[in-house]
Amino acid sequence: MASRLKSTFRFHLDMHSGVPVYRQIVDQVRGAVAGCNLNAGDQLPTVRQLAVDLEINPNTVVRAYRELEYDGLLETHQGTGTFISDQKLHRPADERQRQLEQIASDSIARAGAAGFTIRELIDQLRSASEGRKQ
Amino acid sequence: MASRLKSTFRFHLDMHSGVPVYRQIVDQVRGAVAGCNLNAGDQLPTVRQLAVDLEINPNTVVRAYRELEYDGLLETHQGTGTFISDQKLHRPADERQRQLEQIASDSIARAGAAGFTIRELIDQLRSASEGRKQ
DNA sequence: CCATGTGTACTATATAGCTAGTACACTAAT
DNA sequence: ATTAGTGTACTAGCTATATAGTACACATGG
Repeated sequence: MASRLKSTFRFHLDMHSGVPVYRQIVDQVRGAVAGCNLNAGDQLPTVRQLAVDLEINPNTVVRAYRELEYDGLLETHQGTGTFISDQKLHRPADERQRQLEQIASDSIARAGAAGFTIRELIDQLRSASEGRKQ
Repeated sequence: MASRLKSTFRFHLDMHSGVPVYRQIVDQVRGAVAGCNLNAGDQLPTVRQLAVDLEINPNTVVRAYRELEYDGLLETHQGTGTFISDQKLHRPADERQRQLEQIASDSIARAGAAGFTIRELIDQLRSASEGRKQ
C-alpha cells in the first residue's frame, strides 16, 4: 500500500455561501499548498473518503481534483490515489505563460474595479517585494 | 445635451470564447480604467447604442453597467447617461492605500502559489499595460 | 406639452453549470 | 485469481446564469 503520508489537513464546507462545493475544495487545496500545509508527495483524501466526510457526491470531489491536476498542482494515479505533485518543473513554458497572463489580467481587473491604475499596482508590488527582501 | 466627452474607447466581443458577454464588457471597462483609456467623467456608450454596436440585447449592457456601478466604478443617471465616476474623491486616502496593499498581497500570494516571482508578475503587468496604450 | 434620448423593471427562455446516480477500469495485496 | 481499494466515464436532472423581449419612467430641449 501507499507509503506516503496522508496529510492531516481538514476540509470544511460552507453549504450556504453560494460558492460551488467543488470550488471550495479547489481553493482550500490551493491555499494549503501555498501555506505549506500540504507538501509535495502528500496524499490527499481519496475521492470516496472525502465524499463521505463532506457528505457530497464523489463526482464533485473528482471535479475539484481534476481542475487541480490540470493546474499541475496534484497528480492522480488510478488505483493508487491522489498526491500533491512535485511542483511545476514539468510544465510547458507556454502553459506557464498563459497562467501568468491570467493572474496578471485578474489583478488588473481587480485593481481597476477598485479605482487603481496598473501603475499604482506595480508600484505597490515593487515596494512589497523590497519589503520581503526578495 | 451632455457636455462631457464621449470616449473613443472601443469594445470588442469574442462570441466564441465561452466568456459571458456581460463579463467581457465589465472586464474591458475595468481594464480601460486601470489603463487610463477611460477617465473620470468620460461618458460610456448608451445602453442602446452599445447594444446595437455589439449586436446584443440592451439588458446585457445594463447588467454589465450595473455591476460596474455597484463596484463604484461608474455612475448612471437615468435619462442622461452613464459616466466613469471619480472614486478618488469618495474614499479616504488611508483606506484606499489599505485596499491597494490588500490587492497587491493577494496577487503576490496567488502568483507565488503558482510558482511565479513578484518580478515575473510585475513584468507581465508592465507589458500588459503597454499593450493597452499601444 | 411633446418628442426624443436616456436608464429601469419585469418576465420569459435557452443555455451552461453543478451535483448526483450508477457502472466500469486500473492497482496492489493476498 | 480474488478482493478491496483507488480513480474514471457516462448519463441525468435540478439549479443558476445569461440573454432576449417588451413595456415603463426619468431628463432634456424645442
